[in-house]
Amino acid sequence: MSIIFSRQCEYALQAVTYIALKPSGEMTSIKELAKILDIPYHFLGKILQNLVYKGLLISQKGPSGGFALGMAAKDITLFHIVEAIDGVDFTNKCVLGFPECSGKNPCAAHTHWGNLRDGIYQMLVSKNIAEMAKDMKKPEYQLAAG
Amino acid sequence: MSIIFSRQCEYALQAVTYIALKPSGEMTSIKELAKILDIPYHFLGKILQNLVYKGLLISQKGPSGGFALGMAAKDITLFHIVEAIDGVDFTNKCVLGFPECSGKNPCAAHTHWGNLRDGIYQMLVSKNIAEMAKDMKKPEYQLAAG
DNA sequence: CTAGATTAAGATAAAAGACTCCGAATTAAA
DNA sequence: TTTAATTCGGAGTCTTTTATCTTAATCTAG
Ligand code: SF4
Ligand code: SF4
Repeated sequence: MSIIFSRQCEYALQAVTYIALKPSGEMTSIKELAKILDIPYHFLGKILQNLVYKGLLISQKGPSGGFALGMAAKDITLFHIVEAIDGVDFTNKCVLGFPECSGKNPCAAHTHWGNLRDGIYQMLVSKNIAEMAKDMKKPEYQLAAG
Repeated sequence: MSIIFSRQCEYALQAVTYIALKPSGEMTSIKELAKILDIPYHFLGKILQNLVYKGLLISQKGPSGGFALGMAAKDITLFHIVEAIDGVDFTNKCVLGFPECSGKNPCAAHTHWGNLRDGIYQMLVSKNIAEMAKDMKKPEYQLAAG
C-alpha cells in the first residue's frame, strides 16, 4: 500500500501539517486529527506520542489539551518526520534489494537509481512544514485555520 | 526494510537477472539461485512459479530442469517484473499517503514527487534484463556465465 | 523401466506491521 | 474541589508479508 514510507509515517506527515495550520498557542487533540484526517484514533495516539518524544511536537493533557509543534514550522522538514518514524536507511539502500548498495560493482540501474534517491532526499529536506501548511489546499485542512 | 518494492519483488529482479546470464537453452534450478543469491529456497520457488504463470519465465521439472527466460532478455524490462509481482499502483499513489493523488489540490511537494515518480517509472521501463545482465559486475553473478 | 532430481501446490508457521483496548496519570474547566 | 477531557503506557489482537514444511506431480538420466 505505502510506496516508500510506512503507514505510520504517512499519518505523521499528515497530522503535523494539520497541526501547523492552527493559530499559535492552540492545541489540537487526537480526536480532532483522527476524525478529520481519517486516521485510527489509538494508532495516531502512539505516533504523536513518539513525535513528542523526538521533540517535534509538544503535548498537554487535560481539557483543551492536545498537541502543538515543538519548534518553528519552518524548521521542521519532512525529513525530520521521516527520520523520527521510519529512520533514514533508504538513503543508502539498493532499490533492487542487493545487500550492498555501493558504487563498487554498480549495476545498469545504479546511476539512475542514485539520482532518484538523491531526489527523494532533496524533496524531504527542502520542504518544511510551514510550506506544506501554507500551500495546503485540501478542504479538510481548511478547518484547522478556522 | 524494502524501499519501494516488496521483498518478493527484489528477489525476482535478482533471480531473473541471474537466469539471463546463463547460455541459451540451459536451465537454472531453484537450488542454485537460492544458494548463490542467498534467497530462501521455498520462498523463491513460489516467486518463480508466479513468474512462470505470468509468462516471464518457463520451467521444466526433473533432472537438469529449472527455469529459463520466457522471452528475449531485451524484451523483459524491470517494469514487467515489478508489474508481475507488486503491481503498478505506485504510478498513481501519493508519497505522503493522502487518499487521492491528483493535481486537484496539490500540496507543496506534489510537483517534486511527481517528477520522482516518473523517474522511477522511466528507470523501470528503460532498463531491460539484457542490459542488467550484461553490465552486472557483482561476483556472485560471474558464476552464471561459467 | 527405475531412481533420483526437480518443480508444483497447499498447509502451516513466524515475523512484522497496523490497529485496538484498557486503565493510569494529568490537568483544565466547571 | 470535583469532574471530565485528554495524553500516556502497556498489553493484546488482527492482518499482511515472509518463510518453512510436506507431499504430489513430472521428467531426465542412466
Ligand atoms: S548497483 Fe544496482 S544493485 Fe547495486 S546497489 Fe546500485 S542499484 Fe542496487
Ligand atoms: S499533492 Fe501532495 S499530497 Fe496530494 S497527492 Fe500530490 S503529493 Fe500527495
